[in-house]
Amino acid sequence: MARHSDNTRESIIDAAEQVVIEAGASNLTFEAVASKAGISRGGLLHHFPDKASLLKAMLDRFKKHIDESRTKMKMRNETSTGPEREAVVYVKTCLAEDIGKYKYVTAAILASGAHSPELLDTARSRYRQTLVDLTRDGLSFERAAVITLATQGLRLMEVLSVSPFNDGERRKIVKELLSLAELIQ
Amino acid sequence: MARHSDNTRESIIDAAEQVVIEAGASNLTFEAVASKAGISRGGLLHHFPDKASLLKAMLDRFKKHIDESRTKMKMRNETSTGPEREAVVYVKTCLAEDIGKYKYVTAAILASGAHSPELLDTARSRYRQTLVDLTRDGLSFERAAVITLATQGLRLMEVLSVSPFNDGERRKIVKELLSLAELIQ
DNA sequence: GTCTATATCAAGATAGAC
DNA sequence: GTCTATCTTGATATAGAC
Repeated sequence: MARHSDNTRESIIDAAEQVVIEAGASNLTFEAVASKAGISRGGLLHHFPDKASLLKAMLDRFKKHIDESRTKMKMRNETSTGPEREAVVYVKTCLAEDIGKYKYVTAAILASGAHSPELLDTARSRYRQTLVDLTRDGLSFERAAVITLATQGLRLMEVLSVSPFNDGERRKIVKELLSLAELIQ
Repeated sequence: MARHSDNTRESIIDAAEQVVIEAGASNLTFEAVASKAGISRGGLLHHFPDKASLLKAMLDRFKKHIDESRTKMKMRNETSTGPEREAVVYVKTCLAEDIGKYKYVTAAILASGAHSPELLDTARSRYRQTLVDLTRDGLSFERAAVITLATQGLRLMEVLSVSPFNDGERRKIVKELLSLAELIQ
């Protein structure tokens, strides 16, 4: 169903993610992306006429991935017996160990946040919606806020490469957040 | 006791903070800082030969401010009756409402993190030390981690302008974190 | 210690050929 | 839809006069 141009678009986004992973968010340039994608700058600019449009495409694909992960996780859990809270799904999808490359996408968005602040507006409203979902699911505002803040805190620290935690400590933290999510206070 | 050159240095750092506050981290350029400080680029470069040295000076002054705030707060609390935990001091100093301009210093450091990754090493080790201090003070690792992660999460979201909380909600959150800090689990 | 002038470089973006 | 070539801008950094 995908037209050829869609494939090119996707492969450009793949290349952009690769650049950020390998060279860092500050090296996400048209030159680097075009080179990685095997096309010229001119060809790249036909698909993404400016940098904001490329960043937006990267962010959109990231959001799509997260939303699909949540949908899948909720569907799996509808057949299980235990209560599966919104907060559990939230923590699990945000801190999934296979989130890999998307970590760097976030870094790229943040690094250019000053140039394209409208991209951050989306993040803010999605976060607000998360709080609504969690409190509607039975958590107090304070509990929901602490869980989501700690989750985003760990995610941001990892994105910014300032997390001091090793794998074992990280697992302990995720476990603690999940137990906070499962207990109705 | 301060030589004249020290005063110039300080006034340049003042100017750099002002630039970030007024124009954003991505506009922290030599041109803008020199202009704000009322000197030429050449004069500025005599004191800070490259951008990393300016960023380091900004970060050092921020760390000094935080350390002094904590020392003062601990001294005040030595005469009070209630237990004053490390974690309480940590939350209060990190989320103090008068942290004002230093919020933007953090944004500047993060925005140029890719250019000067060694600045982030300092942040990571300071964070690690905080965890040691908190657990030595009686908190479990999990509790200490959740408190510091939520604290840094809120701080980072505010620095990156993606926090969705209003003042009242923020106060509720700080209160919740302080109560988590005061209870030994 | 501060200045002007300039070198250097890389980025985003445009124009037009194929 | 992809290419080459070029424009413009803005940033770091250097050199040397005052």
